[in-house]
Amino acid sequence: MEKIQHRNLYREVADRVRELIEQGVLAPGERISEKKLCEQFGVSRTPLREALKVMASEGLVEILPNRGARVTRLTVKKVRNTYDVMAALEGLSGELACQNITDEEIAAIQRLHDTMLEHYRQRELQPYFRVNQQIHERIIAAADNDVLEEMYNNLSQRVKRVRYSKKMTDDFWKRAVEDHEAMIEALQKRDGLMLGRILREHLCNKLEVASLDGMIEEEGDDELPSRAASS
Amino acid sequence: MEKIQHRNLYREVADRVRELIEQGVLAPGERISEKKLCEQFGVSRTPLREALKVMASEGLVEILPNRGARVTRLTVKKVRNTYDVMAALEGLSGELACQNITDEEIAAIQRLHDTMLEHYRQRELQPYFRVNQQIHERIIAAADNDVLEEMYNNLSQRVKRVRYSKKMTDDFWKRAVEDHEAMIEALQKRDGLMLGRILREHLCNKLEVASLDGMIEEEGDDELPSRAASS
DNA sequence: GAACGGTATTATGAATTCAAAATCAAGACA
DNA sequence: TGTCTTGATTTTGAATTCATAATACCGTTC
Repeated sequence: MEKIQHRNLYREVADRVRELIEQGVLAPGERISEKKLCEQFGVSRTPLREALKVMASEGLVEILPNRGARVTRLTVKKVRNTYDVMAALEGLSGELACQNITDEEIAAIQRLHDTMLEHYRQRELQPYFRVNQQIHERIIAAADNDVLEEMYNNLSQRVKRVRYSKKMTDDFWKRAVEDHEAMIEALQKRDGLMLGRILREHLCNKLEVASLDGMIEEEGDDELPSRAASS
Repeated sequence: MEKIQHRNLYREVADRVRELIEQGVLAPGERISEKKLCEQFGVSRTPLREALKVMASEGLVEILPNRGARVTRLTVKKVRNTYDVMAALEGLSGELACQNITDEEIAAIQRLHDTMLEHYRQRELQPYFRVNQQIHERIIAAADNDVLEEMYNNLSQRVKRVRYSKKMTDDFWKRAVEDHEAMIEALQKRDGLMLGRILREHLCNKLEVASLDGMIEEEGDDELPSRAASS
């Protein structure tokens, strides 16, 4: 059955702006022109402004009084803080998942795991990441905690812009896969504490791989320090 | 120095609506009349509607397409889920705080602790809760993680409406104070794992004292199932 | 008396309008 | 040449307006 959901316009607009930010069309620190986006989306300023305010509460944009909205600039510290919290949430999801998960759900995750292993063997980075992400989402879903899921999705959205560097060496990759093997094992044993611990440390690994090199170290209140490469 | 901050109107409005919800002036499940609130605040519908949309993303209200906003109704499950996540966040704050906290900050918390003990001895419930809350806030602040603090504040706001039952017996209270004694000890030893564990379980106790009895068990999509006791 | 239908009223969603602040662009001046 | 005014233009913030969906009211029918 199709979900004929009359979502409010501001939600649609917010989704599209999120996409633009995620794809880097709207660069970090860039001032968001309401006029331009309205024309692009074919809507008036009202729903766009509502969307921007919601996104400000989500941490994706910042609103400067009388000076409009700009895309939040990621800093090393912000990303680190976000990953720390995400790790704690993933840890909780592991504990809860082991309490609630069904055999069928474990089997489904097992299948995803096998698919992921295949991508690993073929060294297909993008498909690997995609399936990897799905596994984590399944575990979060199995935790059966809406609030947890909501918080995790929010944080996940914020750091989606972080691109992973070429430092994804065989060594890191191998270790990540080993973590996943251990996760499956903990899941099958329904060992919540174990799964929690693995998930916490697993995500920490991801941070090490993230390319924070190019990212600015600390907050800058100034205008447009780096005009970035736009060609 | 006074912070002469020209905050946007929608933020002011949101704060005031949050107060109304927290104080129960706007009851759970109650439909929010834009007109009435606008007149009350002396603003147009634009900033109010922006505020409501932000609050929807904060989980305080729900927006039904073409049917306006209503105050989110707390359910037993929602509260439990929220507490679980808060516990995880508090646990993380304990670990991080032990890494970062200074002797001065510990001393300040120690002083708050002593004040709290005095309120405990005098059986002054409200002052006790207030200082108690301050201690937790100090630990969160000491963790030096903006994202953590933001998430925690958000969740905290959602369950502020939960009232504590008369089950706050001497026994529970004594146990809570003992937890706090242990916290101080862990802080001084800078034993992050220990402090984390205490904080997690501490919150579980709080959940037991929460008066969830009167609260509806599951979500109801209908109009106004329980008109609640208003006399 | 209860259920159904149709109209009037009200409330919401989104576009438009208007006032005020910020930005931009010249031109004056050191 | 570079900095500071001053006025024009643009952009933002918030009120207002307009179209549409939901609700309330009321008469009809069974």
